[in-house]
Amino acid sequence: MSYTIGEVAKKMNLSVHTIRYYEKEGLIPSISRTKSGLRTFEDADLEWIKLIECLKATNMPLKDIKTYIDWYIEGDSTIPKRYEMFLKRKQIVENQIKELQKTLTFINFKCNYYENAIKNGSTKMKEKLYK
Amino acid sequence: MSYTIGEVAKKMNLSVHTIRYYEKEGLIPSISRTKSGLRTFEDADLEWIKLIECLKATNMPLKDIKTYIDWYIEGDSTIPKRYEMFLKRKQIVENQIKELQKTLTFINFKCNYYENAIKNGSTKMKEKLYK
DNA sequence: GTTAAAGTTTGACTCAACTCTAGATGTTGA
DNA sequence: TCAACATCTAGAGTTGAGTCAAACTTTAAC
Repeated sequence: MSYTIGEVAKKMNLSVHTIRYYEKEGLIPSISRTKSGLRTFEDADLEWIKLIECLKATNMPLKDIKTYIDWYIEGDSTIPKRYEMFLKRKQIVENQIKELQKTLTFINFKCNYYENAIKNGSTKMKEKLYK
Repeated sequence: MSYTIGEVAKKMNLSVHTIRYYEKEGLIPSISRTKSGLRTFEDADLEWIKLIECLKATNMPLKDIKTYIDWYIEGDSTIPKRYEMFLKRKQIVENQIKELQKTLTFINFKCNYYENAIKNGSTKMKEKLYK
């Protein structure tokens, strides 16, 4: 099964521009082409795109994703590096979750204040609470 | 207690440039100045900076943070809007946490594969697993 | 066979969020 | 007092991640 760039864009919810950009930046290795030059995406290419999206979701910059992909291309000798990278990412994501949970507490706090403000009438509360 | 911009930068782990930039963009309302024009930060200003950092941590763009601050300045009539905003943020953060948890599962999966790859010797496993 | 839709490339442009520079002025400790 | 350092403004430069335009080619449907 193979797809055109437009189909992939729809499937992955990206623009065709973005997909070309990712290829140009070396984030999707070896997309094959028809004789006439059109890109043909295989499921393996979609897997790469999913990986990019996944790492991007952890706020990993594209150049670091690129580094990882270069390691992959380099072959088995980079397996330890790649493993290290995922371990580090794991740490980072765990921290991000912790941070977001702290932020959520803060936001809930604000929500409660505003709820009270609205219920009790705004002027009854100290200004600073509304910040 | 009041602080210079340099002290605030250290305290908040931001550059002085960034703090001036935030002020210029209207993210920190009414920082007072000495006669000679130097900024003097009060604890209330630090609270604003903390709020900015907090909202930024949720991937909120600065221009949306600005909108919120404008509402604050506008006064009590914007309290419902501000409340709505926090409710929306709450939703967003909850989703972000969910997404990150999915990502974490994926990363753990990768970690396991690489662990096995290293343990068993790389050539014994199918290439696709190392992606 | 024509034509509209979708594909190609190169290179310029955009946008957010800083980040730095230059040249001037202000502050502080020996 | 004066050297060293911090701060000021205005404006330019950078980075990351796209996004678009122009001019052209390929493909699919009729």
